[in-house]
Amino acid sequence: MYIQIKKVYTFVRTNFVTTNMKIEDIIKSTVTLNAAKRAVLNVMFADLVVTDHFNEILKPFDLSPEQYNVLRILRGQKGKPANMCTIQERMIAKTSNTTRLVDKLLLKELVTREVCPDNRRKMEVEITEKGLNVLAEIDPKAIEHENYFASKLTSEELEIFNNLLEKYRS
Amino acid sequence: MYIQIKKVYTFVRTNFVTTNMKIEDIIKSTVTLNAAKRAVLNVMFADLVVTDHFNEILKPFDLSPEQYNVLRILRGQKGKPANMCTIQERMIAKTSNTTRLVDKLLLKELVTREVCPDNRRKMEVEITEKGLNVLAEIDPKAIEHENYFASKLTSEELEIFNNLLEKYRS
DNA sequence: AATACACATTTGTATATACAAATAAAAAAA
DNA sequence: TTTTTTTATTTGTATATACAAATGTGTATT
Repeated sequence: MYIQIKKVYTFVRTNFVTTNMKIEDIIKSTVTLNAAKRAVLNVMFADLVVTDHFNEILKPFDLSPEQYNVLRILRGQKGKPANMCTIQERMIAKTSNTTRLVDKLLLKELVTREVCPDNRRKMEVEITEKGLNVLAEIDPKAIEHENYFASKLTSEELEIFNNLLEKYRS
Repeated sequence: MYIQIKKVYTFVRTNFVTTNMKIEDIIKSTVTLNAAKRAVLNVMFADLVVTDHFNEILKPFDLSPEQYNVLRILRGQKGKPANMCTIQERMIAKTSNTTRLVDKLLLKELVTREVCPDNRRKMEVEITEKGLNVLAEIDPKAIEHENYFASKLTSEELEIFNNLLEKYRS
């Protein structure tokens, strides 16, 4: 009697989209879009591209973007511990789950968490030496990431770009 | 013996951020940021503001942004059914879960799904009358949404904005 | 025709996120 | 001082998302 061995093939079907395509082509729209609609889509797609690019950088460090963000906030405290609500208000996207985020960082020994002696409701979260080292490793890659996109524009264009982004969302 | 009734108070602690703040103030950065860093943050934050604004519009219709996106893609087919991979490639964010997304729309009777007679591997997904009606209700609100942000800029600025966004992400 | 390969979609699982409610401590009011 | 209100954080639960693997069908090769 023979046992049939079923081979398993896995394919990575990458739906490749070159980022310099017009937004209409990316979403394969059949109609031409007006400027207002294009702007909304362009903002969303730019975020997608930037975020994806940075996620690739973080992957080898086993950090989610939010975890990285919290570490950076903690480093910004320069030794002073931060409590949960401070962390939350400094995050770009205010997730309601700072607790579980810090839990993950604790498991990786990148932060410490203690009850605040002055106010026992509060928590004191601090970045560890190990956490600082991880950030130090990421730092140059993060700068590279920012400059990678910035270099697509001249410095004058970049200024205008920042101003328009601020004006647009205001 | 008395039973103590514990009253429950729930507070909505909204961390209010006015969208016209500088990105440094929003993330409460202690250091001034260079243009490249600001650009990355501004793109991310602009997306957040735009997305949040649109989510508020969708809330009463009990649709997630992705579900809405799929419905729009199906309407764009103009009667011709779309199969799963067509839907997937037209979505802005290519989630690997078109199946479960369509499941949700099926439950709400906004779409139909049938096995393609020509190729039994494929599915034929179509928007229903009910789905079209929901979209028709959302349409004016979506246009308002796009114009709400676009109106912050002059039409010349909006053109530049779109071009810079395309250039930046390319 | 049998086997290998390719394609289209689904399912499993682990993790992330959103939102409401619970818990616990401090501050304010009665 | 007891009760109420506010603040700070955590927990429960439902849903979303990411990624790998599985399933089922069609096409190509031997």
